[in-house]
Amino acid sequence: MTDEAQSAGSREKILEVAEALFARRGFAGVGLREVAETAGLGKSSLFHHFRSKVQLYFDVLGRALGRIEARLLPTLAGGGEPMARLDRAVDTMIDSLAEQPATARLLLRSIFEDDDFAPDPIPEAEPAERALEAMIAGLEALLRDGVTCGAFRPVSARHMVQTLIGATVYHFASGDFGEQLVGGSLFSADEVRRRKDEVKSLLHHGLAATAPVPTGG
Amino acid sequence: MTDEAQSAGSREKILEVAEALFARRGFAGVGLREVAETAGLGKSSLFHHFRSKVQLYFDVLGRALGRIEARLLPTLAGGGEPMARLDRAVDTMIDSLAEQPATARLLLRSIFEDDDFAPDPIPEAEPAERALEAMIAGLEALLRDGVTCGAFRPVSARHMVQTLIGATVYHFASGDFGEQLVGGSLFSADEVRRRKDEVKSLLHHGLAATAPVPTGG
DNA sequence: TTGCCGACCGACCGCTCGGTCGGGTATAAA
DNA sequence: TTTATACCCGACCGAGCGGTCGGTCGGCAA
Repeated sequence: MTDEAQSAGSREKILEVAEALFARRGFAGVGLREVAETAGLGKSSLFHHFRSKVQLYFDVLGRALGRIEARLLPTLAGGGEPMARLDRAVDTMIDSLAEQPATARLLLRSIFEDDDFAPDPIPEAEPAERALEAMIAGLEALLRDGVTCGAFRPVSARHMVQTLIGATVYHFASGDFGEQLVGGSLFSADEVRRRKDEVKSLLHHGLAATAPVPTGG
Repeated sequence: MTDEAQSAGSREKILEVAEALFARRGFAGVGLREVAETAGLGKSSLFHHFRSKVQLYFDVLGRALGRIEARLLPTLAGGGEPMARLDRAVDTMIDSLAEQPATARLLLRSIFEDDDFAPDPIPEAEPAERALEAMIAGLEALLRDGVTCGAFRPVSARHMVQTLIGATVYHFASGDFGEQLVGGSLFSADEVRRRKDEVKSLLHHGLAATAPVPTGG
């Protein structure tokens, strides 16, 4: 019996299984019957907890973004040299994405699927959007600070944010392809540590203002 | 009248519109009725040119990958110093993705949606998979060569390939989100050149073996 | 005991999905 | 003229979609 799970936290259970399913197959690829069945409920019961499929999707998305935001913003707000702060931010981002294997793919898909809903503003999406914007703004500010105070090379903060997202979110969203590429689970403790080291060392060498420039072409 | 387009290249027309639609909304999010209508045909006519929706999808995917492969493999096969070869590879990848705005998103989505079809081997996917593997193998070999000959830091070639994909494919797949972040079209000539410069300078500083290591933690 | 309420359900609705089928039309070889 | 072929179409199918509806059940307060 799973009585306690059913009576106490049906809403949480739905969010959990929906997160995994939306991450794996996307908004259009998941049916509410499957969500309900996986959660151990009838389909009608979903509508008792969520107004619509769109509402469920954005609640799932906002919940995932909120989890990361709650860890990343304090990290960004902490003091220290820009490079040390960036290191901590990378560690936090990668930890957050690695601990919940569905999250990275859900987030990356959401970047695409937002265009889908594009015609209307979609009020349900606002909490998720605000969390995302806060994190992006924090990362951008950190990079800009590092450049203006001379700790970083004069890179474009915006482009570097894109590169950071690619190096973290994309990596942990790459699924079977990524696992075939690196030759093992992306989410094992070893591989997660390895990813952190690779990203941070690339930033140490590639972003710091100290090194001379050996441009040949 | 669009007679010439209909009689001559209906198959090409279908592939074109399907590529744009699959890129924008994914496999599950696109209906064959919409593909047919956009192509100016009846839905039944699609089945004259393609055996099934899956076949159409993988033909679209293989065509896109083939376009890039045809440009990237010669680039990788050319001679020169590892860093110069890598520069050319980045230029080619970014040019290929920038010239066809739908391609990056199609490819990134395909990494996710492959898991969808996972249960069976899916014979239709083989041409696309072989093109992808050839490009990955080429990039990996280039990076490994650079490390063993001392031109690059001792990075993980596999992880660096992931980072390269993130810096190129993800960037040009990021759609509205990316445009809001960089503050303009990702595909304008200026922004494309900017992206190339940012990526290559990050690699020049971050991958070259010359600079000393200021590791603090 | 009565009445209410949150949680849940099966049956159903209108609609769209991928795919099939039989047939129509134009060109060109025989 | 007949036959073959390439191309295209409207009508249709079973299945599944998101969402609604009426109703059941157990707990809880008066």
